[in-house]
Amino acid sequence: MIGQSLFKALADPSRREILRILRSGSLSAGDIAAKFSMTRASLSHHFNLLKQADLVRTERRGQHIVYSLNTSVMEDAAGALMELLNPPQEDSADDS
Amino acid sequence: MIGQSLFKALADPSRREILRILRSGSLSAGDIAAKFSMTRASLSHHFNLLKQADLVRTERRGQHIVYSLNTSVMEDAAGALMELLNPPQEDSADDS
DNA sequence: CTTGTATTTAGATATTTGTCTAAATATCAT
DNA sequence: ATGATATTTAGACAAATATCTAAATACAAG
Repeated sequence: MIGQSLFKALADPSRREILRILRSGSLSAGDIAAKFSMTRASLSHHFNLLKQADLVRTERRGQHIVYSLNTSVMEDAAGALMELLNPPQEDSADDS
Repeated sequence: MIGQSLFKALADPSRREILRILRSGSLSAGDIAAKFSMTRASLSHHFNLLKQADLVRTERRGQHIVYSLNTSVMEDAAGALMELLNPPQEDSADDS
């Protein structure tokens, strides 16, 4: 279900950057953090919002937690935008 | 250029509702306001953000100001999301 | 020019958000 | 169990945001 959390998650530049980074493949929280200047705590906050939107999934591997892109939800998101584009459903009576 | 203002504009439910309404055709600020419970001043604030993101355009008609959807920018937005999906393309993506 | 209608701008305020530091939790290696 | 590393949670705070009321601007019609 495409919801508010999806659009909220996409609204922040840092979170979009995380998504971009994850396109290249799954990465641990630490590896992602190495590419940012903010604290790991702040990053963790962003991870939470991305998870809430179901844009990323996590898997624990030893002491690391690996983040990966949930591509199907990304597709849904693009689809949701496309839907905003389409002309409204007209009530087609099919009368001819 | 797809920018932060675009994602910010899409982050608010009222603004997405405005976009949805405008799919059916251009409407004056007042006509749009009639479909919301918030004040016209608040709506005007949302109009500003949508204009800033270039998602809507305006035309004055007498005492009315008519808003219409800028479909090409909507297409760009959907494209930007799609791009987040694509395999890691060459490293020269500026921030969006 | 004055009055009425449509819309925006200005200023105020409560809520949300992004960030930080410090503390907590989880796992691994001795 | 102890200590080290990885990550998250809790609490605080400044900045951004959505909303409101009141005032300003723009146009049309007498």
